[in-house]
Amino acid sequence: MQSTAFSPHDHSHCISSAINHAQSLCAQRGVRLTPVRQRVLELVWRSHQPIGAYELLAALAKEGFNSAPPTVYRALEFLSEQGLLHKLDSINAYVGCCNPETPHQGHFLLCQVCNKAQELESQYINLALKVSADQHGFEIQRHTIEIIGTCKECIDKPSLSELTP
Amino acid sequence: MQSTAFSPHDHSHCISSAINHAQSLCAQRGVRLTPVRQRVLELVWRSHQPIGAYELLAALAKEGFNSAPPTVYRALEFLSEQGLLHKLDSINAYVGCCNPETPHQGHFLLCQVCNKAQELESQYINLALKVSADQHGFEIQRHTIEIIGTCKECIDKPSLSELTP
DNA sequence: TGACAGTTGTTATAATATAACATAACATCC
DNA sequence: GGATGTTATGTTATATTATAACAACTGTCA
Repeated sequence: MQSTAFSPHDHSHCISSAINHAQSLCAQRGVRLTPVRQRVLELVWRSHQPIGAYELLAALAKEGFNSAPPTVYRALEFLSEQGLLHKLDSINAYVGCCNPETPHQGHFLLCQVCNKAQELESQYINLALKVSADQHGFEIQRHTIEIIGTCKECIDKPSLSELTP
Repeated sequence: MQSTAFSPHDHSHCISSAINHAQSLCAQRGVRLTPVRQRVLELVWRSHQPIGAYELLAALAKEGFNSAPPTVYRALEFLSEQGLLHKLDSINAYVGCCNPETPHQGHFLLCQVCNKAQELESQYINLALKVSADQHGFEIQRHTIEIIGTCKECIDKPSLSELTP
């Protein structure tokens, strides 16, 4: 099975590769990945668990960055416009995008046990959405597709309460 | 083409039928559709435009109902549990459910021009979601599926700015 | 240099949602 | 009918998420 956010992996590699990717993309597009923007992106990538705006704000504050809400919301807006992260509407949290060079709106699996998110890019889902929209003569601009449940790792791993008799 | 929230129709019929439906369902289930709960449901159904919690609160206040946030959030929670309405996470608004007897999570078309919402129940979408989840060994509990764009009526109807030279 | 665009700082506030505890209404059992 | 438990509502306060508005700074390039 392919590697996902849910399965164990060298996550520091995810972070550094995401940042490198972002740097080159921004350079290429002539937009500025300023220190606060880059730091927000790193913080978002620190785990595969989506992170809230005010959590980011607290982390920035600890590091001596300016820490008023507009700072982080502006950074999130920029990163989102550049396709470097996605917002998860069902939980008001943000997660890094693995594939920022091609603008897209992802589909997400959100695990309620480990709180990690895995982005999907399913052509089946896209097609199903398109067929439904077409049936109604509806023109799609964007979408929010979030599947909430339990990931394989958390299903397989007995919970603490099940371990203790 | 079938009738939808987007197309013109006798909406007072939608409202009264939704309320009748809700009354019999609640009776059947032995739960109480109290005055404030019923009024919230009516307000939600007043248009096919999803309505926000604080709009509901303001409407209740005008009518002499208690109007502190918990009042409306409790009613929304009850109605949601009973499958009588759905929350749209992408816009923090609530919309009546046409088919409350069978518990389900809907798929929605949201028009950004007329702000109306149409619930879909597409087996294609459900299947596509299930296939994607299965591929990852992921067990679905619920989902948020919202397609944002422009409805047929708003595409066909030239906008005001296009009408004036 | 100065003019402009873009970015950041700062203060205030809007919008959405819940915690916590008190009171009231209803149900039921004796 | 009164005691009791459960459900629903009232009330106050506060948490959480997000944006408006305007000032100041920074980089760029004519």
